[in-house]
Amino acid sequence: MPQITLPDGSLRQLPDHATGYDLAASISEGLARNALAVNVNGEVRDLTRALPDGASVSILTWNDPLGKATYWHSSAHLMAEALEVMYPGVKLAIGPAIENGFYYDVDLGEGRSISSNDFPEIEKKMLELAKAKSQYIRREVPKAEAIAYFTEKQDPYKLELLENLEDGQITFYTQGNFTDLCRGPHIPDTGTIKAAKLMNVAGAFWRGDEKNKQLTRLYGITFPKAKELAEYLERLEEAKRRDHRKLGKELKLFAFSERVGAGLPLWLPKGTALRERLEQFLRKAQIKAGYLPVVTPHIGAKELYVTSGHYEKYGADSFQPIRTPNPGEEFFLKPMNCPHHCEIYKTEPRSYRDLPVRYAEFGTVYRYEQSGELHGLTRVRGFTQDDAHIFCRPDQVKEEFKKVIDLVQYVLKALDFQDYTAQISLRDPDNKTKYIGSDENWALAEAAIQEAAAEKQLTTVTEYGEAAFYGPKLDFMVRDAIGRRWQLGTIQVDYNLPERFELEYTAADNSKQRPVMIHRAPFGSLERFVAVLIEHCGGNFPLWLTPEQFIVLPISDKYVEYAHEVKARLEAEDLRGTIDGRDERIGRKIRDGEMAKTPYLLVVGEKEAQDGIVSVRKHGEGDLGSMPIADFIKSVQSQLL
RNA sequence: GCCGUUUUAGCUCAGUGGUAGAGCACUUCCUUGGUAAGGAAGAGGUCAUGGGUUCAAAUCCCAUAAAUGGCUCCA
Repeated sequence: MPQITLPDGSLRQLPDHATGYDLAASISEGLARNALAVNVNGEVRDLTRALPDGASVSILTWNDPLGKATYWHSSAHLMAEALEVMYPGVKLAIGPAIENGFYYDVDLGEGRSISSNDFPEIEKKMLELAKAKSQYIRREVPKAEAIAYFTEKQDPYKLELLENLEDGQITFYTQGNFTDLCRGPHIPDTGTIKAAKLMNVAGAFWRGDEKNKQLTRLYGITFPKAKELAEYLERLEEAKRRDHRKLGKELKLFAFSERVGAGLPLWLPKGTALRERLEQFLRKAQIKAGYLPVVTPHIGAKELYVTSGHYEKYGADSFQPIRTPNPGEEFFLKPMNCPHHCEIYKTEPRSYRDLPVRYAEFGTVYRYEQSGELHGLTRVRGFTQDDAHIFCRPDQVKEEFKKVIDLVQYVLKALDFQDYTAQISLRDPDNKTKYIGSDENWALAEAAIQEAAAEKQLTTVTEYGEAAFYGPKLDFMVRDAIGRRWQLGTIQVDYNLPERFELEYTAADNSKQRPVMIHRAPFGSLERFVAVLIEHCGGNFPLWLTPEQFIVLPISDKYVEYAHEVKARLEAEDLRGTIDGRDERIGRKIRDGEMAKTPYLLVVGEKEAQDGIVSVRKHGEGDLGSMPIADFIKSVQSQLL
């Protein structure tokens, strides 16, 4: 009689050999119907497997991320089954679940390809197969048998995967006429897959290595209800409407020119207004937090990057050196600001009493990203980091980290990013040799980061092996208004550059000590941050940030003079906006103002001019009626606080 | 960098072997108007660039560039 523990802590006795399904059925009929898999002591398993005595068990449904992942993984098998029917001889590589749906990498063989025109047929076949309610049957298979099966099937990819598996660990899953090498787990049967959509076809390298053969990767997604698919597609449409590349053009924020060069954004007046406001905002917060603004040149001598180590690592794959009339003299566009800031640190001898020093710079840097990497403003070749470097004693790392966390949270809050977690990236504990710096310092810094995050009550995820070779880091993973995740504020500890630049301070005992360097960028880069912000707010920027807060719309040219009066009154109160003095009807001016997402449209005509009032229309809310100019100013200012 | 797709007027796009189109934007004129597009006329294009095939190329082929969906990468 196995006894298991449920998530609420309660105990339950089950008959011998009871399965996850039996457990679900013993709780409620509905749960049994909706159960997809079962979580046994943290391991997701098939519902059909017997539960071990004493286990902690939770039933996974569509509402659990792990339940969804199982569902989508099973859907990948279903798609593979459909592909085998429609493209006989297709070779299958791997087919995992991903954040939204699943993919399967397949080798169609010479001369065959799949395009989006083929998707509807594949979807149809998937749903047809799903209707059969085929069970996913798990079977443990001896290695020799597995090899024999895939040799017979002539599938080189599965055979390669099998090489790395040990006998006794190999399982097959079969549904309908399709059998796949798979660790599982899977949902009970295909009957719950009611809606299927292939999203995309792309090339992908076998095992992610660009030296390997390129396979066809088919992305798909499935749902238990057709309605959920429709909602998902609607969310994608919304993401398209918010795309910063589209809005950036429509709102005249930035542009690209082939003649200027790929990945080199041109900031238009409105985009510049937005960006400069963001800069001012952060500059002010940083000065309050004890940062010292510095400015450094856009280029640096080759020697600077030989010292920093970047020349060796990136020199050949980056923008090539700038030469001068002096033979042998070479300068590089700066790919980061740290080396310059190290040299600023070195301009005077430092005492332990002077630390920490915090140098901040909105530094424009250039990196030759591979042509295929460029993407709107999120991945460019010239961008401005909201960079700063904190030079501190090892015992100050935690305190400085906490202060940076405060600053990042202040920034995120001001821009209405509510939902975020912190990802802490530490050393791979099994492979410490690939990191620079002493064990002692690493332990200190890793502990400092974890404690700082805990004391700031951040929700954290810890990733081992994700640290940079020169130090551990913490990144803010931010969820935007439509649920997408972005990596925004980043804080990194660095032991490498202080070493390479031989940075020192004099300790209390008069010994020379090496400071720790902390890199941090709350925005990351202005370019990327503006892109994320555009998509987060769909182009409706916060009032304090928006390039144009109001447009005054005179009903006819008789009231243009009064419009200027209104504008002057508002500008005197530090509000910013323009006048639409075109020879157009008011309906047209309102439409254009709304399309530009201007927060306030101020209609002025005969009544307004006579009484010294404005008729206010707010974006998204419509006509608010008329009010004295002073009242309007007050109401706007109350929102800016 | 790799695989696929795309590139036609300022913007969004139609045109698929027989010498280029629409809507919006722009210019001019009419209109002086009250909360999401007033009317008319006009101007604007080496069809990304360079080769090739053809009597004839925006259209077919090749190369290059840029954009784009992925992959790989991201100091």
